[in-house]
Amino acid sequence: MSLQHAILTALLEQPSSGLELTRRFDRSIGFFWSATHQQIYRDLARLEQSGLIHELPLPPAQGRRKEYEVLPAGRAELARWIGEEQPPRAAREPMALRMRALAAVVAGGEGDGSGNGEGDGAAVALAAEVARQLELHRQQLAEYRSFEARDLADGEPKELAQRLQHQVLRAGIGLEQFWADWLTETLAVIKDGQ
Amino acid sequence: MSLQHAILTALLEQPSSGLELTRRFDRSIGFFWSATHQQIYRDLARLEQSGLIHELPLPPAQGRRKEYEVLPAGRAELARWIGEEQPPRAAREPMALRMRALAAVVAGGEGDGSGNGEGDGAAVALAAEVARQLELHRQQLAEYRSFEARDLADGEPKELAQRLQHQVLRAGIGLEQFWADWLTETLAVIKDGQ
DNA sequence: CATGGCATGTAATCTGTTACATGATTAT
DNA sequence: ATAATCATGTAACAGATTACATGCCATG
Repeated sequence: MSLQHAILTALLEQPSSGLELTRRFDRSIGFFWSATHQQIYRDLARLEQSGLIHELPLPPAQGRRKEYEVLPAGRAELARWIGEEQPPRAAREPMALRMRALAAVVAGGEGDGSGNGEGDGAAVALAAEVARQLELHRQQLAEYRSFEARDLADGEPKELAQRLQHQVLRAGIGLEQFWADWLTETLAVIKDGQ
Repeated sequence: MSLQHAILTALLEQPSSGLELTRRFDRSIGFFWSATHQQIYRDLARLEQSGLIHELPLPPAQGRRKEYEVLPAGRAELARWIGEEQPPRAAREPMALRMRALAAVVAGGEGDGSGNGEGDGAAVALAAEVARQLELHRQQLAEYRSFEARDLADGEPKELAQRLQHQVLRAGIGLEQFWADWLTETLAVIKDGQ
């Protein structure tokens, strides 16, 4: 049920068309909740059916473009959802899983004393992939830090809304920093074993 | 395609039945890749069909229980997958999304000078939910730390497999520590706005 | 008037979730 | 005997992904 709430949030920040939402889900909103244009169009239709948003009248010169705005009922639903109890989320950490898989492969392949071809090959390939991911997280961290510098340019935020948004950004910075650190350690562990 | 690789990893560590796998996915493996018993039985059947695992012969006294073991082809597939390139994962951070939603609701609801009923109510409810999540992350952090203490009881790990597993545990510890810190800050930001 | 990009969608498939079904073993 | 639990599944549905389809409009 959460993509619809992500869309309500985005539309509350700024009324938009489906394609504009898609672009915003590739940038800011998408840093915490990604979605494709197919998902977005489907859920826009559902939100309109439920009476939570409505289409804004536009000059017909703009082709098929449809711009949506949040209705009071949509705003109320979003407010209700914000404080709803969250089930503990299903864990999905692909890199941790790969590391554990590598541990299982190197642990079980020592029967013949001739080394471990599968384990060695997997370790080399994983080291390359870890390095690639590390670079991606460093870039994302740099982008978040530049957002923070821009936001803090005119002093500490006073408004609650700004302080909340800054706290969201701090989550992004902290997570990217954590992964950059962990992947650096991880690279050392894998290379040390070669 | 990843649940099958998680199952291969679990079976490589220890041949098991579907129900035993389900229990392990509620504990250790599940910390990084969760799954229900329905998914596990379905993918066990697929893995057997693909010739990556096979059923071990068991005395018929054990009812319908079926124990599986990884075949060489399964081991090779797992080794191949370990170093495969990973698409950047779809972001899903429900708490960050809720914070951004709260920011949007409080920012837009100041038209009448009479406060902001929806925003205030949402903030109170979210503060309670943040506190609840904080407690869960603290508990998980304590559990991970006890695992680490137990693993380090007999000295620094020498084997590569053990060092890789320890590095996986460090990911869990680091993430839980990060979330505990961030949620603590977040609680202060929300309460400060009331 | 044809081409490319903008914008909105449909269809097929796969994965994940929830609810339910069924047989076998163990404990009382 | 019967109830609880172990163990393996089926069915229906919701959500996400990938590939494809269609209409509009500006430009050359």
